[in-house]
Amino acid sequence: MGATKTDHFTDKQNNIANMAKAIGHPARVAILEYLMKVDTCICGDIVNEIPLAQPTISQHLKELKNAGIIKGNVEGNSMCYCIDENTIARLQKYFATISRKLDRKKCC
Amino acid sequence: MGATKTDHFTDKQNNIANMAKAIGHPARVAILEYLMKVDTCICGDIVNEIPLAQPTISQHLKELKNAGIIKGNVEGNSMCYCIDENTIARLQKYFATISRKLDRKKCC
DNA sequence: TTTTATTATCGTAATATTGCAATATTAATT
DNA sequence: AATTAATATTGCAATATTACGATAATAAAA
Repeated sequence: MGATKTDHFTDKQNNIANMAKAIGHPARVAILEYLMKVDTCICGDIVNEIPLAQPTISQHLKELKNAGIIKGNVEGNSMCYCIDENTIARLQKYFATISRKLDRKKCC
Repeated sequence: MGATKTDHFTDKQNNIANMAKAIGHPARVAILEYLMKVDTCICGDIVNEIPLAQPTISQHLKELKNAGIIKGNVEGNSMCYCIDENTIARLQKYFATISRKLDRKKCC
């Protein structure tokens, strides 16, 4: 035990969970907000912005990328990361749909 | 090590992360979608709907409740859980804000 | 009051995540 | 080619999560 039983759930459910999980860490939220703040697609100065060691940040970036939250482009010897708008839009729509459906119901 | 360094981040960042983390598991997404589907606030038949043991589901419900995603009301000897619209609305707005800001930028 | 139904908690094993130092990799620069 | 700069990977220790059996707690029903 200890491992998530992903096979019991639909692909869509697993996908939503994966995206949410990636955002489910304050460092990754901070990365997301930094990428949103800077006007240009930013590279390694995320390390200077966030008080965690470089390997830790690299790992967080990897998880965000694996979940499709951000994209990464090689730019010379540095990396250019940026938010994937499509994924954010998908999450936004998901929660919008829930909100809409809840409006029609009386809750406890 | 191993513990998340929440003190390095803002309350808002930690809060967004906590909500996202709660949704970051397929069983909890399935619970959310079930609560959304049934017309009335549903109680213990979540256990019949989701292929996990009762204590596991109770634990997942607790996490969703702690993160403010769902609310729970005692209804006799059973529990009435339902989605907290405010929390969902907050998440929806968060992603909508990101989407809006990204629109004005050229990305990699 | 005993039984039954419903949900929560405890204890525990298996696995995953977080964080970092050390090191590797890669490409530009000298 | 050697150096430098930027990022990724490896290995590992600390901690957290997931899942469930056993059991407790609570309230309705018999």
